[in-house]
Amino acid sequence: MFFKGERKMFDSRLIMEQKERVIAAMRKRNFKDIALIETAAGLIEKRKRLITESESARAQQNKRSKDMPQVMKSGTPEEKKALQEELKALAEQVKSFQPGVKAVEEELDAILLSIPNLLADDAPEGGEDNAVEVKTWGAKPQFDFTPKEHDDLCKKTIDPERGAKLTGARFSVLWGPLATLERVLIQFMLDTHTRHHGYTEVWTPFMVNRATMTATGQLPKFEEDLFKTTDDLFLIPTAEVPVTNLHRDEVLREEDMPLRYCAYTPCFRREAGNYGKDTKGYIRQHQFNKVELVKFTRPEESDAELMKLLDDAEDILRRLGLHYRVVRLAAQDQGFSSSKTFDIEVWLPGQGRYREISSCSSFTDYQARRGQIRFKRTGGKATELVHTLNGSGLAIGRTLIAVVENYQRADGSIAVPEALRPYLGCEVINPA
RNA sequence: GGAGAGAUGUCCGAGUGGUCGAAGGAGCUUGACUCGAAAUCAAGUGAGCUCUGCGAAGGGUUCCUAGGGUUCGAAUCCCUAUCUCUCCUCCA
Repeated sequence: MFFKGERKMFDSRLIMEQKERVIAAMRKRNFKDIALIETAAGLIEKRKRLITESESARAQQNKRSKDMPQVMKSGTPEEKKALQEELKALAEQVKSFQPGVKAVEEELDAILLSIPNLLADDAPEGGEDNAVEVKTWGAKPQFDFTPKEHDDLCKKTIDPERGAKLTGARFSVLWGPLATLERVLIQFMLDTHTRHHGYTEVWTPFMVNRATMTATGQLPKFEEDLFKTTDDLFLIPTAEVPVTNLHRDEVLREEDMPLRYCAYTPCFRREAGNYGKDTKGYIRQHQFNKVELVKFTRPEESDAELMKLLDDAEDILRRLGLHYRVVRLAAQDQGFSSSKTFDIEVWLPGQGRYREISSCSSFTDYQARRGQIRFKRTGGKATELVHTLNGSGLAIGRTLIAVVENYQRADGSIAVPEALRPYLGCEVINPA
């Protein structure tokens, strides 16, 4: 009763059996608290010792308790009293282990929750500047004039001043054709993923509780990045959070896997630590829209499914005719829960550089362990942790920027990409 | 917001102080029957931790929403929280 078996966090077995590998991976990631691994190892040993002791005391208590009904029925008063006193002493002994076990487990759990996922062995070394280009698609569009940045092109239709009036910095209002473009991009992406890539559309809450945020890894470490309500609920920073948690504490059936979901949600991020970055334009907002792809797979297929997920996200850009490249993130640039991440970067001619428009990751069993998302093989007995994957498919605001900058014309109007014409009902929009 | 009822295994659903990890059913697995399938019959089938063992396996322990409490002993009694349902109220 005073210890639960489930360790819903970093795999303690991995620490015990492959400590050097874990430490090496954490170094590569530039994880600051390497010492925590050793501390955790010590606590795991201590916990085992305490559990062994307390369980043998409990076993003794249980054994003697079995005599109780018989003695109560036909024993002498002396026998009853003697047994009761003996059992009382045993009960006290069992209880005496409680505080120790609880303290060790709380300390251990806090540590295990704060250790990031193990990196894939082939993660490139280094940080932000060491991403490895994997592929490119298309070519940079050529202009016979100097292409402008999106905020310059859309002075009347992207309105950060009114966003600031209504809410604050990093909020924007969209007007007219750009509001429509934002809306139809959502629909275009969802339609493409559900009709052509085999995803099931889901619609989720945009606020979630602590347990949900903890399973996907946002909590406990990154609370300062989240918007929080007075009811201890959090605004989601990505649809990954509610969609991955759909199957928290569930046992899935192998024949249903892999599960592929896509969802549109707004995303809310405080952008703590990004104060100077991208202060102008529509690139970095506290609230933005995103269509997200999420998969639940068997462990052996997660790598292949990640490549397919990445390709499904890329397909949106191909259909829109937008030049992009794919990079594999280096170790120190990867998210807390991620084992392997590819970013898709779209070309922005106004800025003259590639910008992240999608991030596709495998979380291996890390989120599955934290959220106890498991599956049972057909005909098998044991349950196993699933692998979770997700990726943006795509970020809507940045797609809007990419469309505007790539399809701009000398007069400031925007040619509508072929794929969006049925949605917009026109071939040109005028954002000025 | 007011009043009441409930939360049990993959699912449904019994179970009001000890012999309950938990009846029964569904599902699933295996076998029988069948040319095959369906139907039928039989057997099996929860999870975590931990110890012993090369392993096969076996032992111990915990888990009946969560957290506290009563008791020698809790699925069962008490308190709190969360969620679900019914009625009333309110409301897009």
